[in-house]
Amino acid sequence: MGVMTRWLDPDEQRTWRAFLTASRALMDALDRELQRDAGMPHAYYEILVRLSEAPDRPLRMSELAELTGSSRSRLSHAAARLEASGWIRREDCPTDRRGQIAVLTDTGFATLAAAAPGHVEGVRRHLFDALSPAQVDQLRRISETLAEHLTDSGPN
Amino acid sequence: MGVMTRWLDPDEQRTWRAFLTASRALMDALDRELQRDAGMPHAYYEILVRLSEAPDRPLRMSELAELTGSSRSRLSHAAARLEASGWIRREDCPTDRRGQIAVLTDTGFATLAAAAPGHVEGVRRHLFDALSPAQVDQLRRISETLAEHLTDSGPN
DNA sequence: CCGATTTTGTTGAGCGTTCAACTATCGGCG
DNA sequence: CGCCGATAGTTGAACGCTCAACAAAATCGG
Repeated sequence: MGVMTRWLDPDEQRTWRAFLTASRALMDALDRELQRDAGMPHAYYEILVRLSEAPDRPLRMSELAELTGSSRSRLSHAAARLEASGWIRREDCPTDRRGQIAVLTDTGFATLAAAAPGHVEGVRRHLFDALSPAQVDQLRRISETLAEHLTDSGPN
Repeated sequence: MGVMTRWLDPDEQRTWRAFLTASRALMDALDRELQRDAGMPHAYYEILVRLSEAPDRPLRMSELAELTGSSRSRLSHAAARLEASGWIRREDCPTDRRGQIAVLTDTGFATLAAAAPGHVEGVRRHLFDALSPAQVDQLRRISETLAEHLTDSGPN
């Protein structure tokens, strides 16, 4: 306390607000499209994607939570709902009796396959189409830097 | 239909995932900090900020919704809660009997003033400290481009 | 080997957002 | 004027997320 706050200068203000506006609008748009076309929020789509990418090696709940950047609680609730929809299955982990393993069902895979083209199209339209190749590269570097920075001094 | 999906190439994949991870982590961190330190989500903080910036000219609900990038419904619910907390007041608009005007209360202003330094510090720590000045500039341009692009073909 | 600690995953309550439906008012056009 | 479509804002239900509390199993330390 007593330490003077270093307020944002006008440029930083502008950057911060633009980032807020853009990322919120982007996420909202994708979420809305995915909800409309596939009946699931973006977070659930991501879970299915991760599961589809590890078809042989089944994923532990924790691992899946880490991959999707969600809390255990969030994933647990999500898994319950995804299981109720018949898109995933949960099995006991053979090597750790506390563990649960998530598996994509055939129905889940089919649903994902049906949703993917439209979603990718959305990402392209809303993000990549608007940026120059150089900007895409810049965005990648910035995002990777931020992600690293945030996971270091991260969730606390 | 019948049109081949243009999937993301590996670079785009990487960019998209990094962006997802970073922006989610950033928002989650700021939201958590603001909830902990000021007892409000980031969305509500933004509403108070916008109100504090128009101390004389009171803001219509719609205008406020536009400024904060939220739906009318969202703002309406938020306003109800902010009013219950005693941070804002809603008054009838003199020129349009459908309209409502949102006003920041003294308590609301005090709460905002108390929350601001910590929040700004968070934005600095999590975002600006991690990036070079050049990257901040790039991020501004990218975000402004995206924001414009999204609000054009936008909410549909 | 046993107790303490940590890790894994789930649960329920509370909250914020979405979506669709609804009321009330405004603005324009015949 | 009187009607009709647009606009402003609210409401309630459904849903997803957060947080804290919890149960069960693994791991650590003596």
